[in-house]
Amino acid sequence: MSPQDAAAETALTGRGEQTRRLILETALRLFKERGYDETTMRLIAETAGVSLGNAYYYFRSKEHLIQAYYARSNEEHVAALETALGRERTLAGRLRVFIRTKIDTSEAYHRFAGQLFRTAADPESPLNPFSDASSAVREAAIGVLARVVDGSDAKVPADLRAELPRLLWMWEMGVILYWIHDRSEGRARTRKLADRTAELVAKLVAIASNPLMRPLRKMALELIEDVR
Amino acid sequence: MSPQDAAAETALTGRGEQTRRLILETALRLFKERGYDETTMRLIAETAGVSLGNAYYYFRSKEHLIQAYYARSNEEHVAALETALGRERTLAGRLRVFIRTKIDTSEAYHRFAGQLFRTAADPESPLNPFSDASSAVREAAIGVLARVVDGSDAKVPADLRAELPRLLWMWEMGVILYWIHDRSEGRARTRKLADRTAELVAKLVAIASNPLMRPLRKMALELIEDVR
DNA sequence: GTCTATAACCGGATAGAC
DNA sequence: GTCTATCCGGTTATAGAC
Repeated sequence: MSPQDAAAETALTGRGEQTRRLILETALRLFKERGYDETTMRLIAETAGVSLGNAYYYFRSKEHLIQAYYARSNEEHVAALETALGRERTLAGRLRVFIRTKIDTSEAYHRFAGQLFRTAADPESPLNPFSDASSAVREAAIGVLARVVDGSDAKVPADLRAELPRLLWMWEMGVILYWIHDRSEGRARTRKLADRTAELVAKLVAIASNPLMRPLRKMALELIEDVR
Repeated sequence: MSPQDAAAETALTGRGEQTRRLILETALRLFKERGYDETTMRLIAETAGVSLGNAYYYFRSKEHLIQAYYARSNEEHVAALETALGRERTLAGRLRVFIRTKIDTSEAYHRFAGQLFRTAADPESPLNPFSDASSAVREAAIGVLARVVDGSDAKVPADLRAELPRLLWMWEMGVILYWIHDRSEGRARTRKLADRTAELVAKLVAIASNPLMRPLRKMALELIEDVR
């Protein structure tokens, strides 16, 4: 069993676990401070006080250090979301809170995320959000959206309700894509996009839930299922 | 004036133009045959029979060789589209032809496109389809879509008509994103997605063109304008 | 001023000794 | 489990040839 696999398990006590944590925390700090490209593996090793080879012993590649970022970013988002959601019950309101907290908790990593995205976009990369390797993180994020929908007072037909979290996840990915490219002060443009698409999406859900829209809705949902 | 700039101009006759072409054709061939990562700058230079330094004299970086791919891919698509469009007049039909020819003409570059996408996803990269540097290629592609719409018999209100080509370009990007990740035989899944979203998009355009949808349409169009 | 070649540098990744 | 020595490929510096 490689240390990479072992890390996925319990052990905070393991022999090398100390070293592993040290390397990981050092890397995340440097990524945040200096960005991805500027943080070389040599620098991470040096700063952590271990050898280059040793860093590679614990992390198969530089990319593997990023998995930790995903997980951490998700945790921070969920925590912020729980408190911010309060007793908001409209779908539009809940979606707005969801996407705003996502933007807020990601802000510190904006620069890093841009460079990261380059790697994540590679279809061969396990970091790519559509990959099998990312399915755990992806399904977790979709699960969060399912709770956002289920906690709302929106009346959504069962067929749409089943697919809606996945569709909303794609909306989230779209907003993130925009955010990554957003150079505006305080990410103002992304915030505008986020708020207004949250409203728009809620309206579309309402329209799509109308019985008159059933044929079109069926067509779209079948397509999604087929193509997934 | 650097040779990179000069190349953008007329000269097929210039003294180094021969060398430039040779390097470019060699690179495109190798990219297609072996993929992007496997085609090293050293290999390109060697295969073309020039020195490594010489290759860098003509192309500032490996990425710059890709600009040529964009242009070529577009040319091939437009050519195929013109003949395939025939006298198709329905919007759904024209969109289907558009997207099918795109998939067909891109197929030879599938592997290459995946690796390319990694670089293109970087917000800092001039290759990124949303960047200023790509605006010429992007606007050309949007122009093609405007012709696809204008040649159809669909009745589209002026406000939507103005934005539609840009929206369709985003649809195209989405399909390409899916295509890049598509490992299915003969890219069957992308073809299904393409055909069926073409139909769906045409239906959505019809619905959005309905006077009853005017408020929602306005809302969406204003959002797009604000956020562009 | 136009072009070509050689020798480096730098950072991700690996091999293998201890 | 940790290290040192190396490889490999993108990129740059630079010396000069035509």
